Amino acid sequence: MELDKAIAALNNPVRRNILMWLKDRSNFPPALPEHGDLEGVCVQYIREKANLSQSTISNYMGVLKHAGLVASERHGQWTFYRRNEEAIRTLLAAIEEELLNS
Amino acid sequence: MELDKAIAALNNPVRRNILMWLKDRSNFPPALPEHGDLEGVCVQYIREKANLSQSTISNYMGVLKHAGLVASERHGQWTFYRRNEEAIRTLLAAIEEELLNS
DNA sequence: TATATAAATCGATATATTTCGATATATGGA
DNA sequence: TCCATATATCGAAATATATCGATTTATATA
Repeated sequence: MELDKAIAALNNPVRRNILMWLKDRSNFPPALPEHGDLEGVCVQYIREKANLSQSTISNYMGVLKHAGLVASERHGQWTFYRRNEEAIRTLLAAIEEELLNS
Repeated sequence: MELDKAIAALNNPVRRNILMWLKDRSNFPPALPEHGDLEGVCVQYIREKANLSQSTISNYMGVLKHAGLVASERHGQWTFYRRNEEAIRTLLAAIEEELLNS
């Protein structure tokens, strides 16, 4: 957990929104039938919700992924992104530790 | 509490260090006798600890102050900065809420 | 194999941030 | 009042970030 990179990833309202949206699959259109059993949301759906270009969203997902805050899984042409809950909790704990303790 | 501004303020390792240092007055040289009863640390001491220019530190303290994370009090030629513990706790709660809940 | 679609990468421009030195503004003291 | 010191502000250069459209890459399918 590189705090620096994670905080930088959070330092953008759209990326924070994406993390929030990903808490609940129902923020996005229903999964295709053949993807029903997969976790995560494809870039296209995130793009539509954020209303930014495909390249921007791909970039943002890369930033979130390099920060460890999301994980991705490729299935066919699609990349499905989902929150990394453990990393998010670890980050919160680290920020709290740094800001409050010792 | 403007989350955006507060996260931006945290998105710099020196500013985060300053917030950490300010947790404990003993991270800085002792206060002058005539300042013994004042809370906070003057810009000069913070500057020495951070080893950056005076203008940079003055700027950083302004960023932290506009984000609400520190408060300042002028006494004579000196401005004493101290943590705003309540605002820091509020910020942590807001980040946690945004990242984890609902 | 040719084509369509999803996602990633590239290159560019506009804007923001970091950091500095120089200057301006308080304030306190000789 | 004049000077020294603490801080704030200004203007600039270097670097980083946001965001785009175009291109490339991977995959699926006709």
